Amino acid sequence: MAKFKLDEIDHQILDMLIDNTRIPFTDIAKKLLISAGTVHVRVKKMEEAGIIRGSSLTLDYVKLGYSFIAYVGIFLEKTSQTKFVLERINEIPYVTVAHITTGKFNIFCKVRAQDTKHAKDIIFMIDDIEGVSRTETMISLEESINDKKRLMHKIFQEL
Amino acid sequence: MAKFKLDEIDHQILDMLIDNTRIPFTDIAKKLLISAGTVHVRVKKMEEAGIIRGSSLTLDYVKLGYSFIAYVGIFLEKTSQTKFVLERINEIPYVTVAHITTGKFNIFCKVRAQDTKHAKDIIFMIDDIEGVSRTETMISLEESINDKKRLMHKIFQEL
DNA sequence: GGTGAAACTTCTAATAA
DNA sequence: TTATTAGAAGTTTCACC
Repeated sequence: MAKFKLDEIDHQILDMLIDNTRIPFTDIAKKLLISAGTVHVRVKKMEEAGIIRGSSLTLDYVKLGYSFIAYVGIFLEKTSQTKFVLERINEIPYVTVAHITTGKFNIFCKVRAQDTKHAKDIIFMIDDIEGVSRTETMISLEESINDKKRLMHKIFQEL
Repeated sequence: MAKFKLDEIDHQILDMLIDNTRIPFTDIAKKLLISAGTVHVRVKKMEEAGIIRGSSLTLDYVKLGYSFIAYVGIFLEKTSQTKFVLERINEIPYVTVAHITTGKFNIFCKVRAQDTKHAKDIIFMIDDIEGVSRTETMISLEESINDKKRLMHKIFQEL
């Protein structure tokens, strides 16, 4: 996969859009002393290149009733079942990310639930998937999301 | 924290914005057979209520050069150091999420790096934080992000 | 709560530099 | 590559349901 070359202007456009995707292109243009048309063209290019995959809302899941987060490590009976189990896991909506991992677990996933009872139901759901031998759960007492997304695309260039 | 009550219209507005934050309110209005003004007012209310915390771009980190993901479990010398260590960890931009957890580890975090060498540097950085006794790393061979965000705010109401 | 229309702002594509 | 421009489109407010 070829790395896409972004110049300083692209980075600054990304920075502003990462903070707020609905910021008017004219505002971006003003700050960067370029025209709104230029912003438009550059964003379009980054979209076409696949750098920008889309945009989404950041919702407050706690306010929506999901205050429980756990990570679940999954042991499989056979490694060959990985793909099958991963597919079943991805069907559970409360599983927000799943990884095939090296080391202790075969699969590792993040679960977002409403409360402990709800979490228990989800974990039992995972346990019940054919091929899963057992699971190990880690409960999050506090989550702190790193707001350095803005740096990620920048620092890379510097290294 | 009081749960905010969303009605069916709110849910549908969220659904569309989750897929694409830049979709015109007039488009949303047309689909839901309401006026654009109503969409505007409802979105504003959800923003004020904190349900919508913001919006952000979904970037392709692999295309930006970050193809390495690992989870790092951290053991502390003393639990009382948790807050201090968490703060140091959150200063590392490549750490995208950090959790205080129950069970095996004291802190658990996700690291996004460019390659194994870069990941090693980051893990050493974590190891070097005062109070960290040792770490355990799990390397992700494949990440599958669950695209059920759209369901999360809905299913809750149904339960 | 919602609407519809007016006033205002922004977008976008084409053209020109 | 960037700037300008103008018509199209979107947003936001407000008087009125």
